[in-house]
Parts: sequence; structure tokens; C-alpha cells
Amino acid sequence: MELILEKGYEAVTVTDLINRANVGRSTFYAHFTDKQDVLFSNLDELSGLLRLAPASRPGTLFAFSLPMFEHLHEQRRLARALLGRRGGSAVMARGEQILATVVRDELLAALPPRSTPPDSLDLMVTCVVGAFMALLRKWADGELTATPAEMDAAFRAVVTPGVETAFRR
Amino acid sequence: MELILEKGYEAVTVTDLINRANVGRSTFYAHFTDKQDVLFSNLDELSGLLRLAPASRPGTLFAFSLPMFEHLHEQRRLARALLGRRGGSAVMARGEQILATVVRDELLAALPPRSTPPDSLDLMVTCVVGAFMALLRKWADGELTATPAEMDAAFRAVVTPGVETAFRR
DNA sequence: TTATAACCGAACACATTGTTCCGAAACAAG
DNA sequence: CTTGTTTCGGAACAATGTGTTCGGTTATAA
Repeated sequence: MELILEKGYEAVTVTDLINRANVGRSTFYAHFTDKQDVLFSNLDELSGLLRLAPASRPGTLFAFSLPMFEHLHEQRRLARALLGRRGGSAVMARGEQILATVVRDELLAALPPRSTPPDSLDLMVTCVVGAFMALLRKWADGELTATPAEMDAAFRAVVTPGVETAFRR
Repeated sequence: MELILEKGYEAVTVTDLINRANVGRSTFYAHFTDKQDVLFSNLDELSGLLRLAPASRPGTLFAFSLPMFEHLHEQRRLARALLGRRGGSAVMARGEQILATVVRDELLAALPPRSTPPDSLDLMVTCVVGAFMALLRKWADGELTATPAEMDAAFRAVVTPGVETAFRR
């Protein structure tokens, strides 16, 4: 994390890592195969937060949004290191996958089964996830200064009307 | 382009390039500074298309959308090489910048001046651009099969109601 | 005390980058 | 055709990074 914050994920080398960690080169390669392996081995806790959130506010679409922004606000340093432009695209890509399945399930549950063809559902999911991730990245990078509540409100303000319009068909 | 399609942008080396192009190493570095330089030197035509589109359909929000999808449909191979996941993030990042200013100007022109605070405008622009770019990337990657018209419709269906709701305040 | 496992770090082969240098080729003008 | 200029080709080079191997050292636990 220190190194990513200093130089950005791409620029961090294995040599940097083992120097900073006071670890032998062979030791590193005995535990990890890659630079990426180090990153991903600490990344599975994320899924939990996203899946837990909807239950806390039943009936609300995209309930993951506010808790997510709040969580990342508390872990600002970490969020910036991993999600910002300097963090490389690996973590964002993984988060996008996870979020996509969450949003998809949420829409399927809220949507009357045959009101929307599945293709069109995928398009909608992509839009929603794309908008959210874009907000997330810019926020983590400090390009947007807003409270978690404001971020959540903006996200929902843009996305919800369009989704609900699709509901009424 | 051949090399990007074969191995993905990240994996293409300068050595690959000069071999494929039958060009001396020194000749390459006499013309370009970087791998990235080769890419960006062929990328400024894009801006034109985006700025031209709104004039053709006055009054329509996000008029760039349909022409953009149509253009990329014609240049499918190229689009996939540059915009897909294997194309790296450089081109997408550049496109995102360009598109953001276009969307921002479009919203400022359509929006009554003091109806929305500028901070909130940035959030909205980010959402809109994020949704569009996400659609673009997945489409270029072949993860979504839809006609340009369908892509445009889906984009506008999700985004427009939210934006127009913000107008009426 | 001793056996087992984990670690350290030097050394290595390999790949990639960006620079330098000199001879060869292309080209334009006379 | 010749000459002078510009561009090109490619070998060689120093730097930096990667992933592997191996012999010696340290920690751990029985």
C-alpha cells in the first residue's frame, strides 16, 4: 500500500516490494507468483460488503451505494491507492464484475419477470455499474469533493428515474 | 493494430513493432518517443466526430451517442483493438476526457444557468460519461450484442430521465 | 539436541527499453 | 552521372526488471 501510494501500482516493482518488506527475493516468489497475486490475495473481503448492504434497507434500489461510499470514506488512503488512476485497472475491473452481478440480481428481483428482455437488462446493468464506478474512481482520485451522502444522492438521482421508467412497461 | 489484436496493447513491445514494421530500432525512436506515442499520434480525429454530432440534431440531448456507436460499428476491428479490455486503458482514458467536456458543455447549454450548483453538475457529467464509456467498452469487447440503435436507445433510456428530472428544479 | 521447515541473498539467464554510432540507401540538385 | 544531404538500418550498449536456482543461515518444534 505504501508503495502504491508513492508511485502508483504500475510503477511498483517486485524489487521495490522485497526491499520495503525486508524479504528475500526467493521468499517472495515462494509465496506469490506475481505482483498482481499480492493484490488479489487481499481483495475478497470486498464482496461481502456489497452483498450485505441490500438487506439493511429493503425496497430501496441500489442500496449498496451509500454504505460503499461511506466505507471508502473511512478507508480513504486505501481506496485511493487501489481505486484511483494510479492504482491501475486490476482492482476496478474486479470490483466491476462483482458489482455487476449484485446489480443484476437486484434488478431481477425488483423487476416483473417478463417486462424486460434479458439483452436489454444487460445494457441497463452496464449503464448503472458504469456510472457508479466512474463516480467511485473520480472520488477516490480526489477529483470530486463531496460527502458520501452527496455522492449517493447524485448517483441515484441520475440512474433511478431511468430504471423506474423501464419498470412501468 | 495487428499486434494489439493479437496480444493486447500492454503485451506489445517496441521490439515487436519494429520487427513487424520492418523498421530499424533507431528509426522508431527518431519518430516516436514511446509505445504510447504511436497510439496517440493517430487519435486526434476522434474529437471531431464528437463535437460535430450535436449540430446535426439540435435539441436532442447526448446527440453524440448514436453517431458514435455507428462509427465504431463500421470500424469494428479498430474499435475492438483500441477500446476493448485488451486495448489497455490509455485510449479509453483519453476518450473519457474528451467526452466529459462535450457532455458538460451540452448540459450547460440546455440547463438554465442557476438551476444546478456546479459541483452537482460534475457529478452528473461523471455519471453520464461513465455509463456511456462502460457501454462502449463492453460492446467493443463483444460482451454485448446489439445494434448501434439499440445501444443508443439503452443509454438514453437510463440516463435521460434522471437528467431531465434535475432540469425541473 | 536435533530434524524439519522457512528464509536470505547472491548469482544467473532472459527480456525490454532507450541511446549511440557508423555505414548504407534514398533522394534532390546540378 | 555525381555530389551533398537526409533518412534509415541495425549492431552494440547500459540500465532496469523478472523469475529461477542453489547453498548457507535462521527459526521452529519435537
